[in-house]
Amino acid sequence: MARRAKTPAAPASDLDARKATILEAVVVEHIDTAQPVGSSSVAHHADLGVSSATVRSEMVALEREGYLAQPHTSAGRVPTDKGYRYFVDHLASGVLGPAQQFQVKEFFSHVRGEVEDVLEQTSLLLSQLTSYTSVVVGSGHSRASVLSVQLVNLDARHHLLVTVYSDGTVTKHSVLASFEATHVEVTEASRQLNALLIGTTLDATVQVPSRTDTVARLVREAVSVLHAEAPTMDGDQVYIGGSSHVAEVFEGVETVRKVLSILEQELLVVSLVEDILEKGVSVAIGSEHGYEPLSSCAVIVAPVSVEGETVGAVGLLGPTRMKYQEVMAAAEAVSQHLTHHFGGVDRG
Amino acid sequence: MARRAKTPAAPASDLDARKATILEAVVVEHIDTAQPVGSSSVAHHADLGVSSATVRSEMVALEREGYLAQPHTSAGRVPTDKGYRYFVDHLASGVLGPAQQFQVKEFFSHVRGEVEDVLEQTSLLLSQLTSYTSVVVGSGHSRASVLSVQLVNLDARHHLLVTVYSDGTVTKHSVLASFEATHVEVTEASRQLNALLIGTTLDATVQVPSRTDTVARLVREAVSVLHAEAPTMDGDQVYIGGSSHVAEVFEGVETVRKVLSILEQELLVVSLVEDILEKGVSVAIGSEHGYEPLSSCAVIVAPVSVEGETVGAVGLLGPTRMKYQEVMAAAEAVSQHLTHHFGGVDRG
DNA sequence: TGTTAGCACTCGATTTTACCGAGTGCTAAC
DNA sequence: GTTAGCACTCGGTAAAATCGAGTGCTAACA
Repeated sequence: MARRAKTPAAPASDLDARKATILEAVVVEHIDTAQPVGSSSVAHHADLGVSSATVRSEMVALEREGYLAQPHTSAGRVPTDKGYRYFVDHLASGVLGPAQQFQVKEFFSHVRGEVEDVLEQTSLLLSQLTSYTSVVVGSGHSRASVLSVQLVNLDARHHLLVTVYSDGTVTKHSVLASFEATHVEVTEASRQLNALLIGTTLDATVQVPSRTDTVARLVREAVSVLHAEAPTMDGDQVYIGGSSHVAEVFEGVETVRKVLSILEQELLVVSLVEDILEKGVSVAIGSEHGYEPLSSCAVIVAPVSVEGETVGAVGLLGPTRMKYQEVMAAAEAVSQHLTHHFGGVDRG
Repeated sequence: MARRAKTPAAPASDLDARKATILEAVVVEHIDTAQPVGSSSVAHHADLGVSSATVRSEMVALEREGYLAQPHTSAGRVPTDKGYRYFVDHLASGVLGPAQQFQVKEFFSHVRGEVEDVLEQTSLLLSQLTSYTSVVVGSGHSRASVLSVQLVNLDARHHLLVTVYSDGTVTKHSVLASFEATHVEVTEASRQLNALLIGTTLDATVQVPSRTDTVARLVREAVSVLHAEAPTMDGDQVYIGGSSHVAEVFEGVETVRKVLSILEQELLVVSLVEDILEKGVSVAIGSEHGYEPLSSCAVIVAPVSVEGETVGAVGLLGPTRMKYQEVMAAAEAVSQHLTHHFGGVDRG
């Protein structure tokens, strides 16, 4: 089941025009009303000159093939995950409304400041734009090289190691030494650290001095603290916007709780988004992403890249019956603006 | 109404022993069951040797005085905000269960790392401990002095200003110059900035050089960027833990949405907590805190101080019928451990 | 062969009714 | 001041009745 995402457009999954239209009508109406959709309603709205009886027989076919489901006899049909999948792959195409377009342009012509701030505000923009919960991920400095290191002493034993990377990120690490060091020694250690680390990446090994004087010990201490972080893959930034929308768009306390509790775990959110990106898909529906607690969710992602390399992503999370067209358009637009923003103007 | 918080123990608000006991019984049971509490149940559980009829007449008195309310005739009583207020001021006293005590001790004997990380993890601890949503606030570096400034150039025009403060916080600001600067000039500017700013606080004015050479212009640019932040009172850190609990402990989608949407606005949360602290109260019930959307909430706060000065706070947010005793005990314990942690051991 | 009108049937949702009983307020007796 | 007794209220629950949207099927039709 979860495999399907790998082949978004399965070869044999083509429906004839009428079935497709019917499926589309069902999806659209169900997204709008959250109710099962009946044959007569479809016959009426989708204007294929055909009666409800015909629609009905097509619907049993669609149900047999797994695109639709019936909550119970004598109710209308509801799209399955497969139905939504077909919808987004073949049918959904939307452009951003003019008001939204304006809002996005407005936003990006006015934002400035640190990358972090831009990303955070972008997540707010996205959630406002769509009324769903947004996720903005900025990938960490795993491949960035060190531009500058500085050891600052707070007191004789406590020092702060501040590192600046070529991508403009800054980290700090406290270094607690078992020995005391003078201001001069710390300054010297700082100088040596610079010489040692500038231009390297976190995963590179460096030659630390083996001497036993205070400065050398400080340097060793600092390097080890810094490198201790590398394996944790830390540095990814996550910004979640509009989590209150979760309470609106999902029904059932338990679902809301589950989703919120996922959103709390930032690492998990990052890997969710990265997983989806990796699969080369822009939408993960229901169980496709493999996170069971999110089985009633759809996640839409769009990468943000600079110079061909993916440096982040924007995502939107909603119920499987979300407004795919609007939301995909919004994600697309924002990711492009972001790409442009970081590629062209500021480096913050 | 909202004024009452200023005088937690109003002079005339003393109830005789029996009324107090009855009120307590009602509060305790209602917190436990979320149901209106009837006279017979009180008569049974609170063992004042008295019949339900007597309790009943006392309850009408308590209702007349505003401590209890009746959802409708022929239902039991429910505490009002005033009732809860009396409860927390006069009756609630709780100690942490041994298991929780152990968990807290365990936690603080193992945490290490940057202040930010400790605070974030503390918020998780608190929410686990109590099953409510926690808020941990670390006050910003408004009064901290500058320990070190460094200007790092990303390219000819983009520079990064990294500032380290005496409280161990680090900020970065991007400086986008309208002119190009060489590496040497940036280094020199960095040196001059250090000379200029070390030891000052953000609100102090400094003598910037009025020369028009590149270095001086860089220095001026950097100083202005840095000081531009001061008025925004930025730098407060907020960590919110267990927001998924909101979906459990509040009833009604609308309430959940409101609360979540408040929690999204970090600035608002900070001022909420600070307001409450300022009033010298540790619990704000219902409308006491003056934030209308949180009128069905109670907020418990406990300050964290180092050397007599308040440097932060921990808070817990739940429904007015929350488990005050446990939660107050937890907040108390954690805030003390935090105080001790920052006062004694590490400076991060 | 595909389409359609007609029709009996299903079954969840809604409304109605009846009823129960927890809890109250009141009163009279202790 | 306390209590037993009692009539009364009224929300909650359950059973019954009803409704109607929607189905599946069939037979006629183009």
